[in-house]
Parts: sequence; structure tokens; C-alpha cells
Amino acid sequence: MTTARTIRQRARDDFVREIRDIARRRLAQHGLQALSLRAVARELGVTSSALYRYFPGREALVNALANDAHHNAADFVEHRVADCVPATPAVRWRTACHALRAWAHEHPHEFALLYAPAPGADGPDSSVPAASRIPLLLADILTDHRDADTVPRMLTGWTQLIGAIALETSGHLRDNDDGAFFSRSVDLMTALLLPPPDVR
Amino acid sequence: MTTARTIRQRARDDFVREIRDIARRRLAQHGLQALSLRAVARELGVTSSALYRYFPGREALVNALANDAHHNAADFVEHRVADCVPATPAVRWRTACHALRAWAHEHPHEFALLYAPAPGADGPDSSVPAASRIPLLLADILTDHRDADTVPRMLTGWTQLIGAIALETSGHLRDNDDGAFFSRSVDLMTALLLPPPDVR
DNA sequence: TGTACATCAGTGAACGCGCGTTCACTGATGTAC
DNA sequence: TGTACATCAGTGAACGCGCGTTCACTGATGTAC
Repeated sequence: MTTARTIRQRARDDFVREIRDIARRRLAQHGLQALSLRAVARELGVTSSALYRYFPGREALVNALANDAHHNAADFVEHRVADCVPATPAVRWRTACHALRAWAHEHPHEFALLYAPAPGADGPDSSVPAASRIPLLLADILTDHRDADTVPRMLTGWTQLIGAIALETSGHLRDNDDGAFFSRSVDLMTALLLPPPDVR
Repeated sequence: MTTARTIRQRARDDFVREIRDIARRRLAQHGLQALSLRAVARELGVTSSALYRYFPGREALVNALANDAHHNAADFVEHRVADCVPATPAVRWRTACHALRAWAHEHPHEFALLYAPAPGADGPDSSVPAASRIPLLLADILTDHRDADTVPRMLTGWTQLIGAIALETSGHLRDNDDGAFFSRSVDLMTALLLPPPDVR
């Protein structure tokens, strides 16, 4: 029966969601190192081998988490940008930057998962759009302002943003008094990427 | 006897150097994960417990490597900057950026060790100057140009630089055709941080 | 509606691996008289 | 210069830990007639 199949299928989906939730919580609290299939299974009250019905291995689970994290971060930033007034490019840009920083501060391990330098890794699969959502949003903000050279300008702003957050997270900027330097940097970059019209 | 003690001491120093070299090579080739005391000891032809005569534990060895890496990177950048002509601030700045990128490309795992986001970590001990050498050099380059606001400008440029390299290393920018985007970003940042005099 | 069969979920034991760290110990290197 | 002692280097076995993954298996859930 269709309903019957749906019931089993639904149980499957629920379980997958539960696995991802527990895994995400472990990642958030203890970092990527602590994200082991055995630990997740233990917390779920299930044998570790049972997880292989749902994920082909640890790597697949980590990839799923990374994908989720990209979407969560992008959702968060997009909402903040959508709500900001006035919706000028400069304000939208600054809002996006501060929003991503806020998200990263609340999810430092997930931020690290997404952006830590990983030599030898391929990086996010380009066929998956999750990783591109924030860069695309940033490009969109800049495109309103000028028509040419959007990509390199966006990349410059994006790399500065990620670098600032990463260096904060790694402790290099811990003397940073609650974001004063970060704000200053964002303002500087805004002036570079979205110069006021009177300069022209 | 003094010479006798010196002999033993010298053997000690040699051994410490050997440990660091092997550890650094393992780090460079296989990443931080593969850097285990047992692996180093194995490669050295020595019992793993022997290493405890020289390092109180794995963490100390990793810290020593990070310190070395900071100095190596800073030496490399400083030499390139010292040699560049003309030694204008803009040229020195661009040289520093490209030099650090070149170093990172040759030592991706060491770069990751230094700059990967590490939530919960304290970051480099501020009493150790190794981690500050590059920021100080960058600040020095900018100071020649203007007297005020050096620190936030330096931080903005520095974070952009680290972010660009980190994103490249993590594969987010792999479509980057051999540094064209990087160069473009450096030029944009140079224009921001060291505006040509006629703009004033 | 009832039965015979196929599919799927989860178990539990095992394989094989590597790790950091401790500790009592043997020999060699250095020191003091 | 020679001897008695203290220091140090390195061994080897062990403790205790966790991990990913495989595999034959029991029951339950679903399917076809």
C-alpha cells in the first residue's frame, strides 16, 4: 500500500533527520574531531553499524552537515539583508557582513568546517549550490551599484570578510574589543566596493 | 668538564632539531592529523616514549612547529619585501601579499596550522612574537604612507590577504586561474590602503 | 481477508588499526673527590 | 689519573582509549496473489 510505504519512508526520513541533528549538535559542541559515527549512534541508542543504512560512511555524514551549515548560514544572512532599511547597497553590504559574523560567532565549529583551509581537499562540490549562496548574494548587492567588475570586487570583499571572521575565531584577533575593528574593516571595504557617487 | 657537558648538550640540541624536522616533514606531507608522536618516533628509529625526554607531550611539539612556521613565513616575506624595487609602499605591500601567498602554496598544511579557525583555542600566545611579525611588517609598510589609522587599515588588508589565501587553499576558489583574481584583489586593496596622492 | 514471500532495519560480535602517556628498568655519560 | 656516585637517554611493555567498517544474523514491515 502506498500509505504503508509512506510510513516506513517517513520513519526513514525522521531517522535521517535525527542523525543529522545529533551529529550537528556534537559538531557544534565538541568540534569536528568529536563527530564520530560511534558517538552519534551511542547518543541515538543504536548500534554504530545501523547508521550504515542511512549513510555510506562518516565522510557522507560530514558532507551532509557541511551542506546544511552552508544553507543555514545563507538563510540567516539573506533574512537579515532582506529586512534591512534603508536597502541601499552600502547598508545591505554592511548588514550581510555583520550577519555572517554573528552567525559564525554562534556556530564557530560549523564556520570552521566550512572555511578552514583544507589542503588536498577538493572544496565544496561546485555542482552543489549551497556554498555559493553567500557569494552570490554579495555579488548581487554589488551589481546594483556598478555594472562592470562585479566578480573581482565581490571576491575581494568576500575574502576579507571570511578572513576577518576566521582570524577572530582562531584567536589571532582576540584583543579585538567586541567588534570595533571588524566594524571599521567593514566600513573601509564598503568605501572601497561601494564608493559614494561624489568620488566619481 | 665543560666540553663533556657541551657534547651531551649538543647531542640533545641535534636530536631536538631532528625531531622538529621530521615532525615538520610529516606535517607538510600528510597534515596535522598524521603528526603523531609515535609516527615521528618510528621514523626516527626510536621508541615513542623516548620523545618525552624532549617534549612534554604532543601539544608542545605542535606548538613548536607552529612557532617555526610563523618564523619561516615571516622570514620569507621579509626577504622578498626587502629586495623589492622600487621600494614604494604600494610595491612593498603587493610584494608582501604575493610572497605570503607563495609561501602558503608551498606549505599549505603549515599555513592551515597557523590560520585555521580553531574555536576554543587561545590562539598564538601573545607573549611569543612569532605570530605578530607579518602583521607588524604590514603595519610598517602602511605607516610610511599615512600617520593615522594604521592599525585598522593594516587589519583590513591583513584579513583580506589571509582570507583570500585560506579560501584558495580550502578549494572555494579553485576556478581561480593561476592567481588572476588574487592579483586583482591585491590591487584593489592597495588602492584602498595606499591611495595615490592625486586622490587627496 | 489470508497466506507465502521479499525486502528492509537493526543487532552484536569481530577485525584491524592507531593513538598519547606512564613506568620500572638497563646502560651509558658525566661529576666530584 | 682513578674510583664511587649521580644524572641522564632510551627501552619495552603495558594501560586504556576510540575509531571506521564489515558481516552473518534475527525480526519486523511491506507486497503480491
